[in-house]
Amino acid sequence: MNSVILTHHNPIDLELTLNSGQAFRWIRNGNLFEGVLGDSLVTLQDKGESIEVINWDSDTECILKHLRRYFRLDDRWEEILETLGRDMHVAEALLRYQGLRLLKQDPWETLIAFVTSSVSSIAKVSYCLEGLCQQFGRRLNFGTSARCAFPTPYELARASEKELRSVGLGFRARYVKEIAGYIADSEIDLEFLQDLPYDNAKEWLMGLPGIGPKVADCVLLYSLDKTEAFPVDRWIERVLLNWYPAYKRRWTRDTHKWAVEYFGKYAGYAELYLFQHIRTDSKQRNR
DNA sequence: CCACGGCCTGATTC
DNA sequence: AGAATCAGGCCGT
Repeated sequence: MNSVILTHHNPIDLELTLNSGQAFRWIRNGNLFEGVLGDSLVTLQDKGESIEVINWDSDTECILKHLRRYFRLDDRWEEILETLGRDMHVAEALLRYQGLRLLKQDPWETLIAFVTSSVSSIAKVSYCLEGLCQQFGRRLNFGTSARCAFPTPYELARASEKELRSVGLGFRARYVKEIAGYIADSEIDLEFLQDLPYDNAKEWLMGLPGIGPKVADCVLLYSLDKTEAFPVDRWIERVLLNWYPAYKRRWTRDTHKWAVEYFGKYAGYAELYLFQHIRTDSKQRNR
C-alpha cells in the first residue's frame, strides 16, 4: 500500500466533484473516496491544499499522472473564471460551488454511463453501472477491498441482452449491447474523437444507437476534452428559460448553439455549475 | 422540420 | 396500501 500526495493550486472539493453527476462509481466512506481508475483502486482524502492518494499499485508516478489528468489540473483556471464570471448566474455558482471541477474520465466508461442515464436517476445509474462491473468486469482485489474494473467492449459484447437487462438497464440494454458489439468488432479506441473538431466528434457519437445530442455532449464534455460541449437536459432547459431572457426570446430551437455563442468555449463549465446550482436548489426546496 | 407516444424499472407521490 | 407519475432521452412514426 502506498500513500502519495497530489498537489494542486486551485481548490478541489471531492464531495462536490465526485457526486456532481459526472461520475457514478465513487464510494464515499467517511471522508475517504474510493474509486476505480482503469485497473487500479485508489482512495482519495481531501487535505485542504492537496489530496492524499492511497493505492495498491506499484507505479505511483503513473497514478499521480492519471489523477492530474482526471481532475484536469492543467486547465487554465484563471481564464475560465474570467470568461465565465461575466455571467451573473454562473459567477454566483462559481463562488458558491468552489472546488467543483470538470473531470476527464475514460470515454468508453463515460459513453456507457450516459447511455444508461437516459430517463433515469443518478442513484439508478450508479446501481446499474456497479451491476455491469460486477457481472462482466474483471474482479480487482486490493488488500481488504474488492472492486471490479469497468467491463471492456469485448466483455459487454459477449453478454446477452437478457443478461444486460438483469442488472436493471431496461430498454437501454439493447443500446449497450449494440454499441459494445460495434466498438469491439471495429477495435475502435474512442480517444480518437479527441482529435476531431467538436461537431464531427458529436456527429460520430450520435451515429451510435441510443445516443442523441444530450448524451453525446455528456461524453464529449466529461471524457473527451470538449469544453464547448453543453449537455441540454430538462434541468438546464428550465434554467435557461427561467434565468436567461435572451434565451427565451431566441429565434432558434438550437439550444446548444445559443449556449456556445453566449458562454463561449468554456460553455461546458458553465453547464456544470448551472446544473449544480439548480439541482441543489431543488433538493433544498423539497426538504 | 416538428410533435407525439412508447420504452424498462425503481423511487416517489397521491 | 396500491396505483399513477416521474426520472439528467432517444427513436420511430
